Amino acid sequence: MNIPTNGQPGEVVDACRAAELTSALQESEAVQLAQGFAALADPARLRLFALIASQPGQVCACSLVEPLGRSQPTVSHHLKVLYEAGLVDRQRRGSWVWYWAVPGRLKALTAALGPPSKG
Amino acid sequence: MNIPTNGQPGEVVDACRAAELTSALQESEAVQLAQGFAALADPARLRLFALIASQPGQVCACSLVEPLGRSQPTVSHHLKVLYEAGLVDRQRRGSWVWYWAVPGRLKALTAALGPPSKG
DNA sequence: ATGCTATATCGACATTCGTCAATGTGGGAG
DNA sequence: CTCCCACATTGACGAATGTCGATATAGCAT
Repeated sequence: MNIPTNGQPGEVVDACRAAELTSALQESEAVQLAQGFAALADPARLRLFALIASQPGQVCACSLVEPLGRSQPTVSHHLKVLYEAGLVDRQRRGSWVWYWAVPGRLKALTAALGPPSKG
Repeated sequence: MNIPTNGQPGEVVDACRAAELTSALQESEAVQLAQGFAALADPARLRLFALIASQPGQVCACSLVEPLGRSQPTVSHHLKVLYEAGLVDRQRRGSWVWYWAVPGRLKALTAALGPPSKG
């Protein structure tokens, strides 16, 4: 490769002559962030999170199995992933476990990728 | 399972007696959304996207291989994933391909998960 | 045409992931 | 204690994923 310039939208660049880019994200930081996004990278977990976040209060885990259309162990597994990603919190009351969305956690993920104007 | 109520934060609920939840996200919609998040669920792609989004203009693909520390085919593969997820766009000029972040696409992903207040 | 360069695709590999049935755990009721 | 229920864990399976080397494609220059 040659040395590229930053190709501004109107700038016609026939060759590649810019300076090297310094990565905006360290690998270690990227690994942690990616785990957060990975928690939302599955349809079952997305619907699970949407179910929990759409409720004003807390949601009993027992009420999540049927609307998801997956087995109880699968739902339990996905809830654990969401919990360990910090996207939801939970509390045991008696035999039941209640879940709720952690406020601001979703926005924090995208905020780490730069200013909101940047797609 | 019994019929649970919505457990409000202060509400003491010993039993589970709420009505069934209707899923806020359809499975088909969740699949498409999950693909978007999956594009950001890998450290290499996250750093790739951050590199592209942090630049004011466009970025030549050739300048992304070295800071990422992966082989050229691997970088090409990840760029394709980001492109197909709609997170970046690209344009070929001569031998080089220039990339830039699609404005608003990242915010659109989280916006589909409910009001911004919902974490 | 040939040669060089930037990027994309292919093939193969180890690893991770989503899912389920079966089983384990732990709390409440009797 | 025993029984039942909600939830978690285990083990296994097929499927998807990230990575690379090798190869193919496409554009420019000569």
